[in-house]
Amino acid sequence: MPRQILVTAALPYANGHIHIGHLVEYIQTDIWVRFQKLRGHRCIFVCADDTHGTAIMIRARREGRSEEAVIADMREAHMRDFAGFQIQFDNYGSTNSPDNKEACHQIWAAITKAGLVKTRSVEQLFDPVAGTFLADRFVRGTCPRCTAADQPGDNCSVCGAAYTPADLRDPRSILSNAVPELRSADHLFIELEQLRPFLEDWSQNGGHLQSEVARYLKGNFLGDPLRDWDISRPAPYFGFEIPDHPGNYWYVWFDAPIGYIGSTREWCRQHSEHVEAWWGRDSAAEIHHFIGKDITYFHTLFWPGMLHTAGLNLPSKVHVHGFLTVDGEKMSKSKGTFLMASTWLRHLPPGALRYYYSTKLGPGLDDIDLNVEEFVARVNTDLVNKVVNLASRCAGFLAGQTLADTYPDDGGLFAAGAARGDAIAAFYEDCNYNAATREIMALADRANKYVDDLQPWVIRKDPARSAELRDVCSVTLNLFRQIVVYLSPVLPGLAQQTAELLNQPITSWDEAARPLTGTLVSPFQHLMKRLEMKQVQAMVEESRQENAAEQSAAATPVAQSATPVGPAFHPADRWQDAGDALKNEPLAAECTIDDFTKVDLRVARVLEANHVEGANKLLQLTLSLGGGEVRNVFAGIKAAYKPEDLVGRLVICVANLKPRQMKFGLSQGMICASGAGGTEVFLLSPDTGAVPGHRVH
RNA sequence: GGCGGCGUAGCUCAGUUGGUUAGAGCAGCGGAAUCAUAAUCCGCGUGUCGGGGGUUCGAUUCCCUCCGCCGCUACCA
Repeated sequence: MPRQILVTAALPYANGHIHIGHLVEYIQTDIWVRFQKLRGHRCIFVCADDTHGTAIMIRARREGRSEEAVIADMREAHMRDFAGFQIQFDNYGSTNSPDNKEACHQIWAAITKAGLVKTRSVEQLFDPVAGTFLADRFVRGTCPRCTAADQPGDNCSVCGAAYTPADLRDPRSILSNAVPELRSADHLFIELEQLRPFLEDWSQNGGHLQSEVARYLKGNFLGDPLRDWDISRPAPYFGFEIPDHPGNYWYVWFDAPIGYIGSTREWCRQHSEHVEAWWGRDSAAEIHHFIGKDITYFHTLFWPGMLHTAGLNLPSKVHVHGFLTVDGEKMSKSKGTFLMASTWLRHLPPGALRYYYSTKLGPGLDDIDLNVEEFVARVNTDLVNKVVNLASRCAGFLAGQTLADTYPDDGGLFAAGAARGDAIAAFYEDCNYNAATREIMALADRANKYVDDLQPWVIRKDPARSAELRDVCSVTLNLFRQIVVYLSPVLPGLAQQTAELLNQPITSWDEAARPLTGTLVSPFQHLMKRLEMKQVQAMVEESRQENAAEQSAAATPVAQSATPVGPAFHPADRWQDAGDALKNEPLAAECTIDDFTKVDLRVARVLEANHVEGANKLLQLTLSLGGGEVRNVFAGIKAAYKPEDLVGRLVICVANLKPRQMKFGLSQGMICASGAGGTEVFLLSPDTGAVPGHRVH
């Protein structure tokens, strides 16, 4: 009995490009959808750009164009990136669409009618120049507790104090640099607490949520009265105006999930279907949302609450996944691991990432790690060495001929593989791709062993055994194809190439249980190239440079392009320091005190300084940390300092740096200096009183 | 501070509804093979299942506690 399944992935925000962290979700979801379709179910996959909110409004102002122009460009970029990674949506809409607006109106009417909406006055900082209320992150000022300057509006990054933007001393709007005013405005709230009985039941029963998620809600939200949800913003705001409250707009998180319905409506119009067949309360459709754990709250409390109140179909399951780390760390712009989808596609094939993610993804919300060395090894070993190798080993012997007319005796191998089909399908269904790929690779191992045992390369030498050769190759190619059927949700490209090789498309999961006979075998072409570490390194390097360029561009303050309004005098103006140095070398990513502590900086005295024979830039220094502890250091300061001027002076050195073998000898540290290099090098010195061995804190 | 999660072989992770010798892949070592994109096949793991305590005939699996790591949260979530 075919199921009717509506699948969604979270709507990417129109303020940024798709990166490999986003792709965890889109790949996970796309695989699930392709799997369902392959199984013969009726399944549609809808998504859309999330387009509303303050951030888009600000961006449009900064770029001096309309919000519509900003989101149109980004939508195009998103769709291009998704297509590049073989993410196949049935419809890709926008939350800023007539269909979505209509859906918002419909749900709003129901929520209002149910008596869930109330009005309350909210005090908030207002930017009189930009003419807009300011979300916390758009205000900066001096921390009221520790007086650190230029802190964000919600908490202090120096002392950790939490406060409201109104508590800041000397607050500034980052939009216009104006001094914000405290103003009040009426906001609309949804009284979620009224839905408590429903939410407790829905979230805890019926298996709609992973057990961790159900527990999380129970412990974090359902234990206390549910807070009212502020869902309106006063003008100006880029979004939909609330029909019965002119001058107020729905908060972006109100209309974003409704975008799932809006996108479905679009699809329905294009396919002459009724949206009620999917979202109506009596619909037989299952609804599956795939989201990241950061937006669990919206999808497991607000969203079902809204649907319930509006009398619509509820999610069958919300699949929550974890975040992506790269080499065990958060993706980092400065390290180049904050990889954009488009950057990836310039260097590496999409299938490699799809497959690697599959080997890491399980049904839980654990973060997954992209370890680049493992990535290269895994993809090469599994896909090239094992799977594709099967075709590569045998297709050549049979090119231009046909597969055996009846499937030969293979000792039960194909049947055994077919028998694993249900188990593999269950893993896919449960989003346990990691287990699915493991299972599939075991089939590839067995198939390779079959080839080793039967030795077609020996059989080929005897013309009398040509029928036997054809049988062995037919078996191997069928085992290969069976594996490809199982992998096809992950690797649609490989499925397509295999269809061309064996002249038979792969359209159904059941084909893994039916050996192919009698079809022509096309001349073999490589189905996949091995990855090289070089490619990954080049990609990371390009990404690092892109981000550095972007950051120095972004370092230009908003205030410069917005109307400059601010104090006539700023303390920094007294010295007239230009911003070039900072611009040329933007600030590195934030580090913790622990990171800083790892670097052991010490005061050292230069005992000796010498030219290095054959070196253009280096001086060789002998540093003393006191008490007879000396270090040999090569420093690139020859153009800026004469050796004789250095001897005797104090410098700051990195004393615990891993020694490095250089062309001219072993360098056991670095000395600290600022400047662009060349003749512009300025050594750091401690003030009078410091002695060699002092640690710099 | 609160809540949650994690800590299993060099690496990435399975697993155990408590029960005979705790698993896989990768890496490593030895051998075979040479059809195949330096790919394949066979053999090789004495790991305190983070430390300690408890419950039990028996715990890596349940409970408590400690250590370490991480995430979320700390009034517009």
